[in-house]
Amino acid sequence: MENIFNKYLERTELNTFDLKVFEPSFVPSRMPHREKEMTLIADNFAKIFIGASPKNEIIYGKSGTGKTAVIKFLGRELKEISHGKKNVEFIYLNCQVKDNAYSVIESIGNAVKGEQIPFTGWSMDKVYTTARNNIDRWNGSIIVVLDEIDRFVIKNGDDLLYQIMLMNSELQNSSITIVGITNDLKFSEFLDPRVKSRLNEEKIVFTPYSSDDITDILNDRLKLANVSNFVTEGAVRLISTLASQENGDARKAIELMKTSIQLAISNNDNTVEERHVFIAKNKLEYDAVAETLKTLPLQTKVLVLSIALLKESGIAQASTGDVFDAYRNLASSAGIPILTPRRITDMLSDLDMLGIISAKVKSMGRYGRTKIIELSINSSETKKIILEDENLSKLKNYNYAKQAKLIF
DNA sequence: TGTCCACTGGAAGGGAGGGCTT
DNA sequence: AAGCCCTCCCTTCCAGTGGACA
Repeated sequence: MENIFNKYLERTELNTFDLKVFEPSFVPSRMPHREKEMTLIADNFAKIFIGASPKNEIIYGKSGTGKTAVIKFLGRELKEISHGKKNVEFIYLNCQVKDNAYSVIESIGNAVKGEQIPFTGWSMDKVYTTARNNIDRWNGSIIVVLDEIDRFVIKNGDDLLYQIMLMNSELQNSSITIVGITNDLKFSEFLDPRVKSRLNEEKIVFTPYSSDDITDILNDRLKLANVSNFVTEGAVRLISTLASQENGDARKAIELMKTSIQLAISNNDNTVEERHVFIAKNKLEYDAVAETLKTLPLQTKVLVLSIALLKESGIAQASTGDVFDAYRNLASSAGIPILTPRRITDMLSDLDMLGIISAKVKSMGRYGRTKIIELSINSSETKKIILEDENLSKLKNYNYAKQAKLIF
């Protein structure tokens, strides 16, 4: 039998492809249509070299407008040019990963040489003091990038920003600059006036890319990946159009390009055409939802499942009460503890944020006030993915129709 | 016009699970 | 080993509320 890998090896042109330039972590050295923003930020950072400290900065812009890529690029350049000449640290933190004050201060304190701070266990006081002493002894300039800073502030308040600024004012030999990245234009409204005035930040807005901008970006990457001849113009145009319809998100466009190329390769097709793009788009959308569902905590899975069940039994728009009843039934059938309605309310808000459901508060007058909950994704696929969880094996043979009748 | 329903969402706190210090 | 401290997940308690209905 023919070796399954033969078809790949026979296609010698594939060996010259370099698809890693489509990875989200890839930072290009050329950023089309972001030259102006890049210069603004670079001018600010450059103050380090004349012994001044850069201003704090908040960068606004929708997702996929190049905020993170620009800042990472500048960070790389900054470290490279100051290497061996000046102590400069560039710390990039994503607040979804570093989502509490402890881990942010710990990361900053450990970025420079000094006493190692453990990732948990110490009191906040001790973490703060150790970090401050480390940084001051090190004698240099730190730029801390807090990506998705709005999420952090919503979750924990703005105390962290205050603490970092306080630390900066206590430093004798070093300085800390905060660069916040957010896609929420109203972000600074969340801040305490005390924090806001002290932050005294410079605002930079990244506007969404146009369809033509995205075409340029894609063509740039295609050249880098050495696949320009493999991708048709029509496919590039289609991806650009789709992306500009979705707030000019270049990240999504690049991901869609990668998936389209991979699809054409595995189909053994000679070029990437529009049809590949459409299939790739569906695949990406499905994968994203599936991944989110799979990583939900068990209780939340049961909650989503109960909403899917309601939808399948004809209740596409359910009240919180309906959902709670359905959830209670499912949870007891699954043999897991039943949580309180208050906890369910919070979980519903989280699911709303994730885009899995939409929940709108509605008053029914005499009949109270509730949230109208609607599943935003396909119910049968949702069911399938959630039931893959081994902890819910008892629900595999669950009689949905019977249960639905019981509830109503 | 006031009532009252079915919630919403804030506040406080408990306890488990992680880890450190002494 | 005992004593802290942190976060996460959850409960308990409760004041607040938009609007249909009497």
